[in-house]
Amino acid sequence: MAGLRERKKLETRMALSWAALNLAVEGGLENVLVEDIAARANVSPRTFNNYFSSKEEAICAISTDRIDGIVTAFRARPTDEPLWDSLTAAMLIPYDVPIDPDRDFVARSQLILRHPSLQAETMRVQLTVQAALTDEVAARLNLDPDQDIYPSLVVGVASAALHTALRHWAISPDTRPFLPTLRAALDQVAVSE
Amino acid sequence: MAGLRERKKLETRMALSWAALNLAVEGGLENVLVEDIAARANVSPRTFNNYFSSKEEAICAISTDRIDGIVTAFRARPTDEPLWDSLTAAMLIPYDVPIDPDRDFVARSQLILRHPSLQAETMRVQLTVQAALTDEVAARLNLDPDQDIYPSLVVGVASAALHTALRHWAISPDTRPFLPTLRAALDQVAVSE
DNA sequence: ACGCAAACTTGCGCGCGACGCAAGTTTGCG
DNA sequence: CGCAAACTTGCGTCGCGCGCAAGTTTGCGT
Repeated sequence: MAGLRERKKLETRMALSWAALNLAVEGGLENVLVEDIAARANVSPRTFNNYFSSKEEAICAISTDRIDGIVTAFRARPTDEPLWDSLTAAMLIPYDVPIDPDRDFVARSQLILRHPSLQAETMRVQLTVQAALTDEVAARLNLDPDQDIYPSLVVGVASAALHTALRHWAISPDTRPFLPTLRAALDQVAVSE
Repeated sequence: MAGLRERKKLETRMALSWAALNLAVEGGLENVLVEDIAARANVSPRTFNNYFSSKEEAICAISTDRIDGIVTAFRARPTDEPLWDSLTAAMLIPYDVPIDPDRDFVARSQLILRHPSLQAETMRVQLTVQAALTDEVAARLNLDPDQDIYPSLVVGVASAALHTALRHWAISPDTRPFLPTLRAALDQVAVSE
């Protein structure tokens, strides 16, 4: 369970992220001040900037943490598994949670979709993760990612599927679970090895 | 050739964009001040913000204009052409220029690749274009883009290929022309109709 | 149990940026 | 040639990002 220090840090981080999200949902992103976020999380404005360097980053934190999880999940896959299966699994895992910690997954997703600045923030993280994933894929295939475009292409396509599925799921009014949507999207664009 | 007014506006816009790019290449993005950009373009700092709302936007202007061209190019394709062929053509066209107006295509690309904030800006535009393209594709296929995920998926994958090709081309030290790289990438990820 | 070093929080201050506003200047149409 | 619309500019305001240094909390070693 890590030390008290770590736990408190995570708690503050989450409090700030939730505060930012709720304020944005309530009053519109453009009216959210860093000052208000800090106030709602019971820390000083200065402390906010020790955790996040923009409100966009704070709002997207949960989403981006999940994206970060993809790399970890991929590393955990058996190396003899077909590549696309590994990618699919790695992408599904972070979104396969008991709903509990993230009741507002929907609210957050929709908010992000509506605001270019939040989308850009998400993409920023996604690009970082893509780079890391690309290296992993290249390593598994014994390719040089700077030499051979294939690893980055595969990762790029898979990421596009993820992003598209997320968008589509958040927009569509039906309440189908997200996982099948994501899986279907990944199946549909599968790149041959 | 449009009126003098229009031409002057375009000229100012380009001057600002080039000034921003050159300053960034010379001194590093983080040391570029809006004030300096305006100075180099012979306008007031306030005027800069009449054209762009950030230095990132100014630097990426040329790149994003090109991306914008994709939608126009797609609309110009015959509607009975296979979808993926139309997409491929639409993406190739804006990058098929006589080199002339954009001798620093390379410098700009590499600068963008090195800076998350510039990538985010590019992605912001790309997402807008993807949305527009998705509507076009959906219209051609007689599908509702909110109902059917296929149009956004196809566009997402094609965009990923474009982005990946651009990145790969800008990183790789060889001086192969960009078009074949892009075409190869698009071929490799082609999504069946 | 205690104390000290490292980590974290906070207030202050600075420089930059985005933008509304209103006055001055340029453009182009009738 | 004159006038309305469009564009430029300076000013002022507000918010943000972050370096710095002082104060507070945590946890480890003895």
